Amino acid sequence: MSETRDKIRFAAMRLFAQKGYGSTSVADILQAAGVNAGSLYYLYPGKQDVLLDVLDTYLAGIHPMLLAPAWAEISDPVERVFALLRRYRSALESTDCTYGCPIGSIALELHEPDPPVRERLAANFDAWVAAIEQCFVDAGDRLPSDLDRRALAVFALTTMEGGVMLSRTHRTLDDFDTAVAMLRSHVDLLLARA
Amino acid sequence: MSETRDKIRFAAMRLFAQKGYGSTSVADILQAAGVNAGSLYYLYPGKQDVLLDVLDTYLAGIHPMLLAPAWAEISDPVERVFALLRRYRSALESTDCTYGCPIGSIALELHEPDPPVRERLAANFDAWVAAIEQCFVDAGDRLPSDLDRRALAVFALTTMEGGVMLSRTHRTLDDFDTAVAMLRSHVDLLLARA
DNA sequence: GTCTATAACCCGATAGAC
DNA sequence: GTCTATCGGGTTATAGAC
Repeated sequence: MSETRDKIRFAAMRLFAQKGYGSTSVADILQAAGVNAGSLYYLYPGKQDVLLDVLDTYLAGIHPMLLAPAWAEISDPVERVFALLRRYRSALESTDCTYGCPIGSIALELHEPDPPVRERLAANFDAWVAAIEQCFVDAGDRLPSDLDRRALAVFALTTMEGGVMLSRTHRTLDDFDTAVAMLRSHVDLLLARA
Repeated sequence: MSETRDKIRFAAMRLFAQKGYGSTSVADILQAAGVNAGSLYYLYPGKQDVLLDVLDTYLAGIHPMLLAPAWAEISDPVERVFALLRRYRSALESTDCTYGCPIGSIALELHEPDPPVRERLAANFDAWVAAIEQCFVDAGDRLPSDLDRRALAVFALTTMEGGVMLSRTHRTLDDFDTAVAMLRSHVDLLLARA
């Protein structure tokens, strides 16, 4: 029965996003999942393996859970980029600028080498960048032909992550909105130049 | 004698930047500073107060320790922005992409309300943005007159912080360089448009 | 597979002599 | 102001019955 595994996974997902990995104790996960310690340690070697499972779940869910809802009613590839950024804005807004991007939070929390965790964080970032790169590729000749689409996608990610960081610190959406507006004006300049 | 206080402060500054606040124990600080527990708790109410002292030190040092060295041989205001970003690149480069911006690291580590800490993180970001805003103001009519100088400064900060996050995760300078190159091309477009 | 109880450890902080 | 020893509590993880 992997129902228990699901309960642990989703409880951990929520807690890591809310309080971070380090500040979440195994006891917190057990309580939130309504599961006992024996069950968790029967299913996972340890706490870090729960994190690995969570990161794998984010990666597997990036298309069905993140991109598909964000893009349901938007077909213009350039607008899809900003529709995705709006999802992060909504997350910030509905949590008083507390919750931003769960991957980014964990990425800066990591300080030890910790290769298996870093590898999965990188895979999540890579998948995000690849999806946005595809949007800019789909924009075709509306963008300058010599523009590096992947570089612009990386720029969109740094804008989002940096904006989340500042908005969480200031507890206002202002910085996030400012950063996205600047990205928008950059894209507009590129569209005009093509 | 505040020599002990200095030893603690600088040991903590280095450790928080290397391993983060949560992963640094008081014992780590004591060992690195060559100081005993009694002395630390005589000088500080607790561990968090050491962090507040460190953040105040960063804020006080932003001009003499960060901006002045970065700008010693550069007078062009726009080039000063990129000279500052180069400092962060050097920090990443000389630490195998482990150490980036200490303020940003702690900012995303914070998950509890923790008002006194957040307040100081915000003050550090604000001072950084104000200094860069001044560069763009000093650029005068080389930039479009209707350009929001502060917004562009926020954008520079999100670019740096986002770039540091990705470079630390991938353990390569590539993402940082890409993000800065995109910012550069945005600024170039603005300069051409003015 | 799930439960309870607990081991083994590290943490921040304190006490009290000097 | 500085030292050593230690307290009390929370941590991850395990043992062993069911």
